[in-house]
Amino acid sequence: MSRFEPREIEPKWQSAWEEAGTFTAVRDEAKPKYYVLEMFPYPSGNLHMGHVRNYTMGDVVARYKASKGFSVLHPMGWDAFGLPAENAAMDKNIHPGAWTYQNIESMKSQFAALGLSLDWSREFATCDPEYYGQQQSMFIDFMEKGLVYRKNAVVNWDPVDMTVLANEQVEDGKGWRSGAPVERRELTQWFFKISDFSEELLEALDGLDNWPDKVKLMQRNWIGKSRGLQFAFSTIDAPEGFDRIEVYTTRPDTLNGASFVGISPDHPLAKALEKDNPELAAFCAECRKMGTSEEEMEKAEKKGFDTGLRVRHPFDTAWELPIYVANFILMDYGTGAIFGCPAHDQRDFEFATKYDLPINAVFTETDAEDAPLAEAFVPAKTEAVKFVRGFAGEDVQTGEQAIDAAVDFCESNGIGQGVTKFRLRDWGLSRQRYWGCPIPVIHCDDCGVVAEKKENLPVKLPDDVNFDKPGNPLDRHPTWRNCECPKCGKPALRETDTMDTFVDSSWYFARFTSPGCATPTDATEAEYWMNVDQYIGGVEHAILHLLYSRFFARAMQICGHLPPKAVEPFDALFTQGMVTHEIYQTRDENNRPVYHLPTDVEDGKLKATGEAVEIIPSAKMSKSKKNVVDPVSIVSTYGADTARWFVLSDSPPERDVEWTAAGAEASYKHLSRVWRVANDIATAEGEGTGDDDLLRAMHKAIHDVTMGIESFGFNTSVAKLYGYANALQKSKAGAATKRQAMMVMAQLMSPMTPHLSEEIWALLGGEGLIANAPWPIADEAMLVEDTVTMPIQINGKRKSEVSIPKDMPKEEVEKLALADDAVVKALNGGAPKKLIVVPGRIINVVI
RNA sequence: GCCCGCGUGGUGGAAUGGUAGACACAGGGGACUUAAAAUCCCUAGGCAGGAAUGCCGUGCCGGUUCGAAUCCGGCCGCGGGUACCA
Repeated sequence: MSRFEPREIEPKWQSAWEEAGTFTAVRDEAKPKYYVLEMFPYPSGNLHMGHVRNYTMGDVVARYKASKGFSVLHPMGWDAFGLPAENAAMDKNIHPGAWTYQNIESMKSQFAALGLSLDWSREFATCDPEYYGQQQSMFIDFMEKGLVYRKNAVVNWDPVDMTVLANEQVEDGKGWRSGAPVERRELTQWFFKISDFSEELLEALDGLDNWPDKVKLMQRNWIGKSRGLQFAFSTIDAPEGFDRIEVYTTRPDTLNGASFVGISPDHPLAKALEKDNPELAAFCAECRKMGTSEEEMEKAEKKGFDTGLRVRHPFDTAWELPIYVANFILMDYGTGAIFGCPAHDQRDFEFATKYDLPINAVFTETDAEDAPLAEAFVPAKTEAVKFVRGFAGEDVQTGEQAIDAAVDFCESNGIGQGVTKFRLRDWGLSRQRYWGCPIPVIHCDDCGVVAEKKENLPVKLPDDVNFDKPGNPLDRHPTWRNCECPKCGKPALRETDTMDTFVDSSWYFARFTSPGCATPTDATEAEYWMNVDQYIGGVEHAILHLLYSRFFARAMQICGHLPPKAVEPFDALFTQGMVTHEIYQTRDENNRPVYHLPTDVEDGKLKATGEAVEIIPSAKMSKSKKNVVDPVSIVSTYGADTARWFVLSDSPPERDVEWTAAGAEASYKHLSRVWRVANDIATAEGEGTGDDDLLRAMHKAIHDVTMGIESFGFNTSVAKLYGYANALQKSKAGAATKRQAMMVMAQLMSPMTPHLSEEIWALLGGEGLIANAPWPIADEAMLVEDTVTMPIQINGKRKSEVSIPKDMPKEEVEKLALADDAVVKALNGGAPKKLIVVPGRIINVVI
């Protein structure tokens, strides 16, 4: 008998599929289509276990759906723009494009070895001018439809490297390379008007029945629709033009608990006051040293500066409140000014305690007295509370009722207006970097900002750039900026900002439907292939990537690039868990962290130098932390089928998995065993016993494995296949039955271990490729059990069991249960308090 | 900080209101073998016990229910996101 040799059989079947064009997607109007897509990878150069897991899952779905008679589209491409290529350019003196395309080539060969059912004829990289040219064309369409605009926004500025930093490049408020304290700098930037779609993006979530609830919830919270009151405090002796301060609050019912007004350091009033107040100016400067990330802002110690100015409370002109400039108030949200109610907001509470401001409860628990608070009292808005400083509505009411009553009161008394606001901000897409899609606009002294002519697209990146100093090479390129104004023909300058890489990944799924098309999409192809029936990717993309893609689908539809049905481009979403791994870290001479690949570490020490590494517990595998594992070695040792089987077994797909080398061996052993059993069966002859049992096991396996795949429970499908393999191996059934059972096993395994399955299929005389064979169907009649074992509980604890015919009437089951030895003993002659019989499941005797 | 998840034997996990630990890994014992590898068989949550069996047990505390890993409330720990990592 031949050995199980993945190295021989895997390339053989990969060639067979390629020659037959098995995975080339064909638009066939006679067949139902199925578009399965995994989030495309960043071409780091190395496939890691997260990729293997992600793409194997998609492959299982793609192969399964093909065998169910669908015309399957399963494409692959590269999310190829981004920071790492520029970092490589600086570190290794290699052009970002060369680095990226080299990585694509090497990753593609690693992909090939996995035997994925991908249609490579549709491959593209987002850094291909053919792709980003179409993106530029759409940007111009978006401009025409008013979906793009410019405004000022702050960035992290490294004053030493003279460059803009990503949030990731800021460590402890310092630039990662220069170590210089980062400053906030305001630049004119490009924005997409995603906020025009806030309401729609929110409401449409309700229709996404096949998205995980957690993702929809995260998006809902991110969009952050709130109803509140906008009103103005009148100021006392404020500089000219600041007679009033507009504030927005979601808790107008707590107005009588107000003890201060807070404004952002970027608020116009703060800017006006700091001119004549050096101390305030110093405070604002301090605030502006903070990075731009929300996380950093919120985690920082809450600080304020008393401007000395006062406002009058809208209900009582004698009641004055101080105005503080506070570091935790965002200019981007609401009006950049708030009133603080320390009794019912923990952040305000801490602020008031620190600056010795009054803390007056507006409401208490319904049965509590109005006593001093040790912390803010923040009940759910749906909970009824007793108002002790209320001004509208009942004394006892819920927060929701009180807010509505407060808004009504303020509106009818001319104090303010009820307004709806969204937390979602417009999408800033400008990046001051080289390796991205150039924004196709031109700055003309006479005509202003003008879109490039479409016939001049793509606006290609220049190749002759260098990275010997930080900053944007496009900015300092000697000639690239020079061009003619598309409107008046005079000399003008190109925009040097490039686009956020999220733009690239917001429409690639649409491009896959017609990747060579001279327009962004082809209407016929998009109509046939859209939407993505199953999208699979990491939960880390739950908000930004998916929200941006939903926006893009709408914008593309407005511009005629997608059919109306594609406004929600992903019918079903599955978020796989991450593959995690320990991080190995040392420190450089400046005490900054240096990360090391697992392959460079042995027994907690660097192989090269013996230096001890600090081990940081499991975290998401990331290129920057270098805690990645190379699956190529597993594939070359055990074969792709083993790697695929391994990543599908054990861990539920949605859960994180810690990568471990143990288990690959076990997967290999199992596949070898299946191979051996198949070979035994291939040469077996004659009759046997227990054919019916084996057939029942077969139909059960068909049913269970199919259910597992349908419900994304691949690990349970694998477990059922282990059980079925055990049953088949032990079976004494006749040769014909065993052959049939083994061929079904090969089919059930084929989405997971396609090479081995083809080999067994061919060995046992299967017709054609197993990849083209129709999925087996379970015979329902073979799934029914005649008798069932019912556990008997006494007071909810299992004490006994009884075997009964499946359809025994409830009364007889009750009789049998009461006659059970354990029950008789426990009852001790008495009668049960209650007797619960759940047919087919359980009997519970309550004593 | 805020939003969203997750937590079950030595390990990965199964069970999503009904027999907790399926299926595997590592472990222990045995068969085959001159021996080893490979393979096959048995065993296996913890504690007590010779066994029958009993008690405990799904991060912690409390609640709902005839019955809770599962539902609810409060904590603890870990992870993801936090708008320029992708």
